[in-house]
Amino acid sequence: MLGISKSTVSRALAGRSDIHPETKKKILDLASQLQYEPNTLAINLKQQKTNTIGVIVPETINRFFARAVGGIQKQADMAGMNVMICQSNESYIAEKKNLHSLMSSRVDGIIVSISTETDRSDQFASLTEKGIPLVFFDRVFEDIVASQVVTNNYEIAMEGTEHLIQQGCKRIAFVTGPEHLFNSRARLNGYLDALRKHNLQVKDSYIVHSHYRSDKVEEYTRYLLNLPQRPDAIFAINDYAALEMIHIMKKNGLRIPQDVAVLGFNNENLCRFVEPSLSSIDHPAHDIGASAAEMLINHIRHHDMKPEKRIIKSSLIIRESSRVQ
Amino acid sequence: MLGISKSTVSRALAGRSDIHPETKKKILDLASQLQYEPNTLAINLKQQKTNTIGVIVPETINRFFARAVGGIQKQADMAGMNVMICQSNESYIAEKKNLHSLMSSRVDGIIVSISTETDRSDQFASLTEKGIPLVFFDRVFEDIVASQVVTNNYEIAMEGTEHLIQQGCKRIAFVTGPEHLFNSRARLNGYLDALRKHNLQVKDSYIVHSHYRSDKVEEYTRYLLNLPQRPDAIFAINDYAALEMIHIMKKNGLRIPQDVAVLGFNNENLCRFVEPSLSSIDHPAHDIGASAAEMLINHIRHHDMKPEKRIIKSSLIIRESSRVQ
DNA sequence: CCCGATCCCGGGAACGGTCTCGGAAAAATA
DNA sequence: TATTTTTCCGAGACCGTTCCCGGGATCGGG
Repeated sequence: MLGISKSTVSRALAGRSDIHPETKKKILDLASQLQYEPNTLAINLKQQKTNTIGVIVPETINRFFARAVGGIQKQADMAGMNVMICQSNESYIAEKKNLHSLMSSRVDGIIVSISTETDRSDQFASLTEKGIPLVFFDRVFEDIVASQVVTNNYEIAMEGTEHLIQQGCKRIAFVTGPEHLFNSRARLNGYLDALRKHNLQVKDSYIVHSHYRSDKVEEYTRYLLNLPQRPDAIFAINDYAALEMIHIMKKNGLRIPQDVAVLGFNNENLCRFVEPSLSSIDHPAHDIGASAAEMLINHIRHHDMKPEKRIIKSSLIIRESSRVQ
Repeated sequence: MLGISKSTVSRALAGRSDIHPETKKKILDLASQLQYEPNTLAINLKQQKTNTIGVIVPETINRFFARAVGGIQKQADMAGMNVMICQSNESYIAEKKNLHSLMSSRVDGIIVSISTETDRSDQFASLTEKGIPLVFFDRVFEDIVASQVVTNNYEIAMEGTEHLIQQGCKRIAFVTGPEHLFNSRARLNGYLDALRKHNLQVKDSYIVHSHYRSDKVEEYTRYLLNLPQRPDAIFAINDYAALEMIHIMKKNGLRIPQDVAVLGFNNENLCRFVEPSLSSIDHPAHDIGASAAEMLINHIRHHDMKPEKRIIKSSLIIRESSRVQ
């Protein structure tokens, strides 16, 4: 329309300097008048990058991941990047499909928190081979060389367990995730070492490996309550599970925390509003996500960066459900 | 490598018929051997479509939207489409930015649930002009001609209110969303008509317009409790708000439901586990999302479809918090 | 044996931009 | 005035596909 070549138009729109100010103005004016929008697809194809980061999380129904995704999106926003979110629904094959779809969408990098089913890392190895930056958070692999953001699982599980011990509890049950998940194991070790440190007997029957879904809570609660030596404290896998366990125990006439002290995980809002208020581990989900995104963006921009491991500190929040005295 | 033109390769990979089976096999074999992945960017550019649907929701921290997004993703998955999720964080300008970014990503269609701040629809009107299919769910506009999926807000608010009336409550407070949101108004009207039907006085001081965030709950709870004629029932905006309100009222020595009956909204899992268990409105989030996605996909595939309005029924779940007798 | 139909396949434009390169005009310098 | 430098712009290749079109080979019918 202006009798100007597309090269010049491209220069104007990209805001480059080798163009006459007057020509630039004419182009920009006409562009805004026509409501011209550059075709991102074409740009991405030419540039061989999409300016978007892919995310695979187990499920955003889980508030921890919803908050982490929030952190990722905020960080991406600040960097002018887009985010593509996939849910594995805690399924290994769905996770694999997600990965494939993100790769075929040519995302510039991927952030992953693996599903409970996932017990091998080969599908991610091929990513690093292809030079696609990869960052894991919270649920990570030990053996893969990739950047990761985790919390101090071991220490906080130890701290939580010691807190219960200090309240006088001697038979502390521990509900954690699947054994093959690194952070489940780390938490378990923290729990075990706390018991040993205080010369308490470790009983395997007090240890429950569950997945993070809610449909097994009733089952393992009944199991724990029917044990010959009923636990006098429970360190739960998350707050919702803790809440349901408390509900079941109350129905069975048990008092919380006098008969059974309970410690949750994630420090959801509801902890403050239930009765008794729920002690929990504050897990800085938003920060974890933001940190992972920050690392990934660095990897994307500087392809020679070495893998890095960041540890973000959780903290113990003590409320009524674990205050025995 | 095979001495075959790219046209033929394209034919083989696209699975078209005008190709010799033997040639096709050779190509497919080599492709899988080389782990060849077609470049989606190029395909999208050529086809002028991306096979992805964009979603804008207020925030996935809100479990209603997390579940709705789950429904959308499931439906998209079945149709072989991708999903791009954006969060407006209940902000009008963020929503506008999301919309812009989705459009520049050239999504084939968009599903929206508007933010609390959004009180005009012009930014969406331009979408329909450009022929991009658009479906609203839950939080919708009345005035815009577009497909939408909503629940029977009016009827269910009426039913909930009548339930409270039948329990003998006479001073029923109603907490709902901003006035400019259609479903807030629909719910309010259901509430008002229920009162009128049973010849109860409508008092404006019992009606609270809030947003869906949690940080105002304490404020309006105190307001309601300090009213000269304290309400004897509260119909809350969602379950988390109801939980917090119950917590505050208990601290003030009020008994639930004898002194104040409480009815929540969304029927979260926790409703069953709190004390007293929480009556609520079951809001079929997953179905709403799935239904919206189904409609959008239809619109994408058959561009001549007329806008359609679907209503999905919520249901009243009565538990202890509203059973007075 | 000839001719039209059918079956495969290759050439090349197109999608909508970016970017390199070269060259003309204008400005600066000799 | 002649030469060099700078400023600005256009031509055209390119990203990786799809798809239209045209043409050669094979086949069948008359």
